[in-house]
Amino acid sequence: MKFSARFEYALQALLYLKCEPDEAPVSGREMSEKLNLPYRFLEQILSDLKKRGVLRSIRGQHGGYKLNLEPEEISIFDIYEVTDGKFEPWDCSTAESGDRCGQNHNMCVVNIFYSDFKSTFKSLMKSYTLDKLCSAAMKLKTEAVNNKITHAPSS
Amino acid sequence: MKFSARFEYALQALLYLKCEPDEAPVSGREMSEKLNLPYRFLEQILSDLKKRGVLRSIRGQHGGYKLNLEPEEISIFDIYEVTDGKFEPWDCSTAESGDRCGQNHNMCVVNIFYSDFKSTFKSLMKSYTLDKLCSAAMKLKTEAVNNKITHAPSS
DNA sequence: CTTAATTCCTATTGGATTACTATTATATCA
DNA sequence: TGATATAATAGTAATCCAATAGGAATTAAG
Repeated sequence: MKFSARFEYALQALLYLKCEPDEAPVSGREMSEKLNLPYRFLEQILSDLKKRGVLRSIRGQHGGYKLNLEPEEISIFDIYEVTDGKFEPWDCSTAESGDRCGQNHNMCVVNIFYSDFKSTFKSLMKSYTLDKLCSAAMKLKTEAVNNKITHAPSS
Repeated sequence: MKFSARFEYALQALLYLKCEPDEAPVSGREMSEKLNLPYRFLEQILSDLKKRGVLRSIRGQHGGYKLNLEPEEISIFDIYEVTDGKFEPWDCSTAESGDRCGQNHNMCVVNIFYSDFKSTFKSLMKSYTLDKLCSAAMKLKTEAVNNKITHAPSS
């Protein structure tokens, strides 16, 4: 029950693009250095995000990546699906997967809990957009700055 | 982002104990056969549940396991913690784990989402007790039976 | 006292997945 | 043409998970 590194890295990269927007596209190299993430691995993830239409890319010198959707259109759930595939936290959670536990899918007690779990998390993840997260981040930052000023040692 | 087999098996075993209660303790062997779970692996899980006080065990012939708590005292979250340990879906989710992402723990944007995710997860899982799940299971069963009677072919 | 049935303890294997690396190809701009 | 990018794919190393294995301790029944 852990989020994958792929997911975490994707999230960081996208936030980097949104929170520090730039006219020019941002290269994978730059992001890997600024965020301290393994370069080639990050490239794979960025490539996946591109294939799914979250990013668009410009090749060649001065190339890089840009957001392809509005930040309020990109939810954490979308990102999750790109990096980790379908959200199926349970093996026998789909009717097709057979009845290892000997019970019919709809009869399986465990699936009572599971379907609730699944829908709760979907909606939670969908409620977080890149936009919202970035605003929250900005707020954190200014609060930190104000704190520093307020509590600055008067030496 | 998947539940482990340990967790799933534990859930099934506990439901078996609750839903088909018996004066006599139930052996690991019986549960593994009835639920079609690998015997020795299940024993390990049952042993963990015992160590954490969810089950109590009787050794020797005619021994086995019994619930050590009231079914309404056992939540899915408790079971999760026994089988999977602390719920930390994020690597830098604890302040101690350092700042791989270069940000202070409280400043990390990702942790904004994370802490919300974590608390939602906890409260959802705590809201499901063994008791509730078993009632739900019983309800499913009787519904299925009624359905069969109602729709029985009148041959 | 012996035997069978059970929990208990610990070690290890096999397989799958994950995180990451490497290679090569292709595109773009100066 | 050369430097800097992305693109696509193959490979690897490490880790984790599920399951297996062997045997010790315990208990009840015969």
